Amino acid sequence: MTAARAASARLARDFYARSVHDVARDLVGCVVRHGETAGRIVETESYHMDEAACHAHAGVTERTSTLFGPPGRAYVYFSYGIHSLLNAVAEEEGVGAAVLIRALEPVDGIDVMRERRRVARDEDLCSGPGKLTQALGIGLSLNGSSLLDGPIEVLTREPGSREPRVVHGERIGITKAADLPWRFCDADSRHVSRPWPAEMRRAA
DNA sequence: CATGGGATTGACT
DNA sequence: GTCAATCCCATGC
Repeated sequence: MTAARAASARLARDFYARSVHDVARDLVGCVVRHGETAGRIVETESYHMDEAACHAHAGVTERTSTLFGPPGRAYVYFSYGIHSLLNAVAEEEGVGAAVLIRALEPVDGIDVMRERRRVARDEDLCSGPGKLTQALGIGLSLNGSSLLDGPIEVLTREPGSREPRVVHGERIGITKAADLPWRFCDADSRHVSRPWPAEMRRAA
């Protein structure tokens, strides 16, 4: 992109080497870029090895080794035989924890996203964890790649852009530990996946 | 080696 | 509201 919008910089290792819940909350408003496509994060969920819904709960296996690796890497895994889900590994090496990126607001490469997703409305391009990986062209081959200097970039909130109003709610689509309030949403974005947290439904 | 579950989506009643 | 698609990986025999 030639547009000189990017005064923002990549998030560094220290950003990820913290409590996974803080990382999840602070990622809302940041930007994910892959190639010519990019989107602003409006929804995340945190997962920690200490609770049953996290893949790392089972311990270190070939599948989960990325989760226990150094912070700032991408954990990409395949779900329901159809979708790739993108996570950012957090906390210190040896702790299995990651933030699931659940929804984006399209910023760059919207035409490419429409082509990949075969839908017209902007709100349908990235409003779900499986949708956004398809829109950005992120697949399993990127599992374990670095977010600090790899093909997937995670950038700080653009200077001057509004501070997101973050609300939290219960996580979605899981059967274990579903009551933990570890879902973080930008309350003012219409690109959050449904169902919306109660606080947002009331405001709308 | 066989089996079953899953952090989803889209289509359908 | 319900349900199937479809495949990687963990588990168990």
